[in-house]
Amino acid sequence: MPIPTPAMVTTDCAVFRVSEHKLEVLLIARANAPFAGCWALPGGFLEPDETLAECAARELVEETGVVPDYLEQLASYGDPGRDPRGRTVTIAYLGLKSDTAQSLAAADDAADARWFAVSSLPSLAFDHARIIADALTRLRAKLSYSSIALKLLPAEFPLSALQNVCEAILGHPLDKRNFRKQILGLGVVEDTGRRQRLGQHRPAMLYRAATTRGIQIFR
Amino acid sequence: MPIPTPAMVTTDCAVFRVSEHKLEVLLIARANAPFAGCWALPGGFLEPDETLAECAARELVEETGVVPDYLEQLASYGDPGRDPRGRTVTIAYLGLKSDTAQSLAAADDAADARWFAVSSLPSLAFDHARIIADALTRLRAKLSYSSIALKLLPAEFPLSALQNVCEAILGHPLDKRNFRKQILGLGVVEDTGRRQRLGQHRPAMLYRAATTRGIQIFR
DNA sequence: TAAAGTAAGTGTCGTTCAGACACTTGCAGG
DNA sequence: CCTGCAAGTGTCTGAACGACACTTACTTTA
Repeated sequence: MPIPTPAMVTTDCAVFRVSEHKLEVLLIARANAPFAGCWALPGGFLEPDETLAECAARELVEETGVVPDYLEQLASYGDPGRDPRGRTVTIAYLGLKSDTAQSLAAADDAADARWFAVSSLPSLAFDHARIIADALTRLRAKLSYSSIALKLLPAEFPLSALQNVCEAILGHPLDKRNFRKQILGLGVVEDTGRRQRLGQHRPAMLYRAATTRGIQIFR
Repeated sequence: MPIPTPAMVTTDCAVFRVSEHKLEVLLIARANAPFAGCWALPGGFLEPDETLAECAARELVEETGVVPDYLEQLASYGDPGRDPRGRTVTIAYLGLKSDTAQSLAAADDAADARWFAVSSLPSLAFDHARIIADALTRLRAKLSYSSIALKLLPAEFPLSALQNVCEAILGHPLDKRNFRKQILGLGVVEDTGRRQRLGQHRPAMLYRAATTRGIQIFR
């Protein structure tokens, strides 16, 4: 048996949020080589005693201060030459952050951390543009057969907010009546009995996820 | 920046075929420690200048002689302690082999290679039982929104063979008329104009995939 | 206190898709 | 020519999907 070549294992997180009707992804400005100063997904090297998911969550918090509301494994990327430092394999995660104001704290390996609209991304380090594209494909697909969109909302929300999130992810408007009919028919949200008074118009009924913890898959 | 800990990166393949109405997965008997003599997925260490997919295909051929007709990345598994030799991360692949008789050639790191019905698997090395379960979930899901089932069939096949494949994967019978109506409506297969005479009954029309190369995704 | 502005909320109809269901056709072997 | 066997074919019913417009409840301003 030949001696196996070790590789460096990293994780990267593509964390999305919806802010003001736009889908955004969280990026850091790299402090160190390679790609110093370049924008990249938050991520870093796997440590000895953590799982892959723990690594992804840890690096994300260290570099951005953002604690994700949802995290799932996306895919792995390990083409030779993807990292000028040597052979690396990254396990990419798809993360979601609910839309509540939160400050960003760039730290560690990051010089800066910012949310970028996915419709106007800067050029990115490594193969991170590809990873974001794959994450978007996954997110859009999963929207139609799971309750994943709820992870982009606070605990209680009006149905119009859920519709906004879906529209921002899909990139096109949805019919309000059909949307409500469908969502309520699925039973993934339940009425809180409370209303939200906000602005100079009719108050909206607040809903919550029918099941806390995790997401539901339909079909 | 702390010095990153290297890990060993491996790939493993869960390759399925349908044989005599049963869904089977390809396993090897491990020749070496750890888990020597135990059944496991074919796989091995990543080499310096190959992609992850190349590694998966290479190890599969080396250990079993099987050349897959389809290979896609499934997921990565890297819990600390999953391998007694030290920290390893494995990138698992889902493979399919079309149902044409082919000899198995155990070699390399494998003492033996055999197809096992997924309904009666032996106990497995590492976390490979989990990987197979995840691969099955993916395969069953993908059956309903892609043309993946065609990769389990030879180039030309009667519709009844396609139905058999789907039934074997799903584990329950399908209605013949509804099945044909749906498949033909999708346009993923086309008539070859030829018939297959086989046994003492009416010859079946042969079909082929409408697109060679890759699989089609619907919806 | 009335009018204007704004987002919330609500129902029907036509089309399409999914699922249940049984008989006829074409060939081989006896 | 009769039997056995898999191939092949159509209809109907209920459910889901998509198009489509007005009323309600509240705030602000005149």
